[in-house]
Amino acid sequence: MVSAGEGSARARSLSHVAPADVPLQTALEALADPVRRTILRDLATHDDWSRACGTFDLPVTKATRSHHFAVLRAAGLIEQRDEGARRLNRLRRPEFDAAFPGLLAATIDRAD
Amino acid sequence: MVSAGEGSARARSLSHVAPADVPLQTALEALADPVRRTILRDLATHDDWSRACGTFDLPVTKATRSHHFAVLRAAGLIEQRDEGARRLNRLRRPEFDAAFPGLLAATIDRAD
DNA sequence: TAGACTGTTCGATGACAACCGAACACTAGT
DNA sequence: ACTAGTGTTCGGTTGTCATCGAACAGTCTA
Repeated sequence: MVSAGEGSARARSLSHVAPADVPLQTALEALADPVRRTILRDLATHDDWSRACGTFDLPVTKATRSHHFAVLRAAGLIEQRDEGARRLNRLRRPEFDAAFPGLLAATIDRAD
Repeated sequence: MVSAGEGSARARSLSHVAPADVPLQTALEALADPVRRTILRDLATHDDWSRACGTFDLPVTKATRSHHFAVLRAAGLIEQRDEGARRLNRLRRPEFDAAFPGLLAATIDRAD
C-alpha cells in the first residue's frame, strides 16, 4: 500500500468524461477512425472489463494504441479501470446511447 | 440546343454515387464536418429541390462551399440537379437511411 | 532488487483535409 | 455581344491528426 487516498497515482490520472457532456463533433471524430471502430466492435462483443488494452488485435504500435484509447475515453465511449499493471476497458453503451441515440449502433453494427 | 445527348456538358459532369455503394468510412468523414452538417440540417427542413448551393448561410467562401457539396455528393448524402445557372439540392434521406440505418438521424437531429 | 510486462508521454514526421483567391465555364437577361 | 449571377477547378497555404521510436512510469514476480 503506497497511499491512503483513493487509488494510485496512475488511477487518479485517468480522467473520464460523461457522454452527455461530449459535443457531437467530438463523438463523430472519435467514430470516424477505423482503428477506433475496431476497438469498439471488439468491446461490444465481449463482457465488460474482460479486455485489457494490449489484448486487441490492431495494426499499430502501442504508442498509437494508447492514443486511440485516450480519444475514445475523451469522447465518452469507453470507461477504463486499472487492474494491476493492466488497464481494463468497458464500452459505455447505455450512457452513450442516451446521449447520442442510434449513433453507436449505426456505426459499429456494420462492416466497414 | 447545343447537344443531342442527355443534358448539358455541365449536367453530364455531375456524378452521383448510390448510398449503398458508399463505405462507412466515407459516410462518417462526410458527417464529421460542421459545415456539411449545417447543409444537411438545412436540407432536412426544406422541400426537395428548393435550395440552390448559393442559398445556404455558411461561413466559408464559394470555393470551399463547392468542395463541401462535392463531398456530400460522393458520400451519397445529397443529389444535385441543374436548373439554369443554379444547382438545386435534395437530401437522399430514404436511400441513405436504407444503407446506414439511424446514422443520419443520429447526426442531424441534434444541435452540435 | 532485478527483470519482465503493461501502458503513457514526448518529440518528430508525413499525410491529408479545410480553406482561400483567382481564373474559368456556363446560364440568363439586356 | 455584353454583363451579371452561379458554381467549379486550380494552385498553394495552413492546421491537425495518425503514426512511430524512444524514454519513462507503475505493477507484478522471482
